[in-house]
Amino acid sequence: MRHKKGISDAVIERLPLYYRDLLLLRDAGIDIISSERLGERLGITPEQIRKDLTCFGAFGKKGVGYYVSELCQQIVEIIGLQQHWKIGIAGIGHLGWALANYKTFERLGFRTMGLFDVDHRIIGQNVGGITVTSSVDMGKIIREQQIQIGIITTPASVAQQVADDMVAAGIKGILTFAPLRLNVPNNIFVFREDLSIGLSRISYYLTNYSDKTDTF
Amino acid sequence: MRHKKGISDAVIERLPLYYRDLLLLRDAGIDIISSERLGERLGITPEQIRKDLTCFGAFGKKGVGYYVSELCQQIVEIIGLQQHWKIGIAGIGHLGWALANYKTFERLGFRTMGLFDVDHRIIGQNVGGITVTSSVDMGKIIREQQIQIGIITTPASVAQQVADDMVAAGIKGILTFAPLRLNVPNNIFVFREDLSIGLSRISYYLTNYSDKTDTF
DNA sequence: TAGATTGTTAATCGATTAACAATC
DNA sequence: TAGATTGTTAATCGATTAACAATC
Repeated sequence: MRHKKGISDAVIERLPLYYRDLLLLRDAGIDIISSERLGERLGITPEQIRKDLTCFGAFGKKGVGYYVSELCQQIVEIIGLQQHWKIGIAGIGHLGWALANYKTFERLGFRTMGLFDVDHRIIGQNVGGITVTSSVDMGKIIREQQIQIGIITTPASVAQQVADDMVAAGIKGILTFAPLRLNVPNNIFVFREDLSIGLSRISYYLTNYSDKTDTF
Repeated sequence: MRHKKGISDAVIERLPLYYRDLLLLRDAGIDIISSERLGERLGITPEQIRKDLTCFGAFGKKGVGYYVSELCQQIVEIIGLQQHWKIGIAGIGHLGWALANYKTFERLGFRTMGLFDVDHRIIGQNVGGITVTSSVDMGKIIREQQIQIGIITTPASVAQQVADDMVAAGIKGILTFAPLRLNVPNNIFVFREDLSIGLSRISYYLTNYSDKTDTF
């Protein structure tokens, strides 16, 4: 399999969509799927799907389609999910709690190994099978458990400090929900998830295209 | 202010970022900001910011920059946030709970007017000042409170039914966290928020560019 | 006036779509 | 073989970047 550098991020964002739907197809006992039918299910053009996949190799059979199980395995290797990344979550408010119990993470092979908070009412509680630890011990546990990816769901005011601590403990990638730009060494991958952008987009489209039938 | 049709979605996604940072600047008592400095703060090029804004008008002063308060107000009107959209959340698990208490939503002018669940242990509880109602009464409350935007944080298995009920009750826009394609009339705006894509992207980049310093 | 910064036009870059030859 | 569907190349479309004239 090719691992060409310089694959567009747009492609990388679509791969998990393909993968998750392929898992559903596999569970449903479907062996073969065409780009046409997969595209219908996902609302993506078949050309787009074929183009995305050929960034990494030729996984289909001409005149037939894609073998579901085979393609699952290929995408697992492309995304790197066979590694079963270990994750730690800092900030066990409701969002952190939700993520700690998020079944899709497990399904994708992510393993939650540490939950951290500063609130003594939360420390010691069992959340999704893991005991919440004091943030003071976060670095120690990240090192012990060899956690590679950190999720930050703390208030924005402490997010930078948490990121610094995670980086110091050896974390390589961070997914943050705090609405601010984190300062990290440039060998660390940071992605920001912004829950308010979606609502803002809806507001924009409702305001400016309010009768959709007229414009589409 | 111009409201040109056909503005790119990429632009629409950046507007809330500008807006939120402008609010911070305003709170800090800063009156004027250049695209250069705003770009530094956000990690966006100044050219990009200027280009985005000129889709809607000429809000800056040449040789000076942008007046923070004025630009805030302009963006509020572009996104349509002056409307104070009323929102309802279906599925008050931890994610729904987190969103019901999400301060950024309030800050942007969204008003949570209804919380709905099927679980009798949750119905009747006060979450962020709102009493959780049975999903059975969702349609009635959406109509009574004139809720315009729905957020779906239910399990995927019931998300379509919830969406159908929301649409039947007159909701115009839906933000869904369920990892599946919702079927709705095409005059309804649906945006999907996918919490697992961020982790998958991190997995991809850690796998394929593991020593970032070599490649960037 | 001189320096700074916008708004706009042109150039570049990249991503999506279309078309079709290859082949199962 | 005939029909179907991929993989790939070419064409189009759109978004970002660069350059600079306008002007505060």
